[in-house]
Amino acid sequence: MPKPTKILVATDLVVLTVRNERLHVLTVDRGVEPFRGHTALPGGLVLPNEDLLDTAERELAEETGLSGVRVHLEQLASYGHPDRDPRRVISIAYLALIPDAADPTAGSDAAGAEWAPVIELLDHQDRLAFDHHRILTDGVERARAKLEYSPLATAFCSDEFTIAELRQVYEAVWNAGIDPRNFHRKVSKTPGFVVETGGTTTRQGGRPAKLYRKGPAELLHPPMLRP
Amino acid sequence: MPKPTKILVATDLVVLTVRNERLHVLTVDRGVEPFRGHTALPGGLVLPNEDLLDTAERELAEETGLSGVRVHLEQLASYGHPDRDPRRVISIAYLALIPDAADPTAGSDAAGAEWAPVIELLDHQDRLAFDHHRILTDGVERARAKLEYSPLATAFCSDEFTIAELRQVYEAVWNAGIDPRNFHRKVSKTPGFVVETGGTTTRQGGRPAKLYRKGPAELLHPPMLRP
DNA sequence: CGAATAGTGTCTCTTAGACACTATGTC
DNA sequence: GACATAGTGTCTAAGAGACACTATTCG
Repeated sequence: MPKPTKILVATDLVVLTVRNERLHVLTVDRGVEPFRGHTALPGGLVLPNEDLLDTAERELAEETGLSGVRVHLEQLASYGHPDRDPRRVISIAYLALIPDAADPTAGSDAAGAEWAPVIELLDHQDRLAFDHHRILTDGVERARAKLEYSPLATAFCSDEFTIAELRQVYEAVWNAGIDPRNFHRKVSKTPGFVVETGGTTTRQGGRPAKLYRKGPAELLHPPMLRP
Repeated sequence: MPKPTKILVATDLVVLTVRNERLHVLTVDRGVEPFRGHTALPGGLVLPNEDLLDTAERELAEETGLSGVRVHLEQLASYGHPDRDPRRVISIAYLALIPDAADPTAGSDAAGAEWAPVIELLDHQDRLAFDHHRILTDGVERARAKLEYSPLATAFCSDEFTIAELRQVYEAVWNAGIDPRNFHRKVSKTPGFVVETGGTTTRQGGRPAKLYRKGPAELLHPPMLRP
């Protein structure tokens, strides 16, 4: 067996939400070297007795002050190029999806945390520290893909939501327009995607819309297809 | 910043191939502790200046003697539960798909390497060391899913193959029967999936079958659907 | 010739997408 | 009433799956 390698292990987070009908990602201003003062994804080192998912949850709480918020958290991928961080850190990235929430409170390690529009960040390869542009790209693509075959879009919504609100999530994540009438029919005909709560709302104006909750389905049959 | 964590980093490999119309995975008999004498997936520690993918390629060569073989290699997922290995090792698993090849030669660290039928291994949670049953489960599911929307099945075939051989790959990986006639029509109508070489073969008996190569498509439109 | 495998045609059912139309609220 | 949004109906084209049929080899 080779000698133990001096490698540090961290998790980074791609935290996505939909605000003002656009997809946003949580960024922090780094308060420490390397890349002090630069924008980056939140993250931190894995503790000796910690599971990777626990690290991700802890960092999410520490750096954003989000607590009691329903969050979908899944592993994204790992990044281990020797030059990605001068300290030789490999990172296991996690993807987090949360409903439109209050502004994040700047955490302990981060000088500040804020929501950044994803589209603009993706357009510029050099705005994020480390290889975080790649991580963000992978995270957004994962979210876009999973919206097709899973009910993940509901992770961006409040507990109760209208089908129009759900559609706005799809439009924001996919950065594309969707026909409201076909969307409505598809969602309501896909078994287990959403269930009616019985309530209605007029917060959009016009005819009151029925309210729904996430249904029991884990996979969508048939899938929602990207335009 | 917390103190550096003493965590070792390794890669493990889920190496799949189709032999005798069944899906097989490469296993090794562990020659060292922990789990000495048990069956496990091949793998090993990441070296200080090595990219994760390089580690996976190196381990694949070292433990199986496979060289010059076309191999599809992609990252699968990372496993980091504190109790998964008494030495506190987190593992980045890779999925490798290779054409039906010669028997693997036992490598340096491994007492022996051999192909094991996947179906039987999946049925028994305790035949593999560490959390390798879970890793295998995840790897097989990844392969099954990607056959739907990518031309990955060709990674199991020789450079030139017939559509019937391609179908046998799908049947082995999905562990399901497929109608040969509909399959043939679908494959040939999906743009870029396969391209004719001009040659034919009668190795199956019966009417000579046209030979194909992998086409340029990276994604299949429309996808092949699991039964 | 028969057996075996390769490959095509055709039918039915489901779904995607375009878009006309109806429903129900506010102003 | 006008207007806005919610929700339904209908048409067309394409694909999935069932399966009859034709094609080309070997023995």
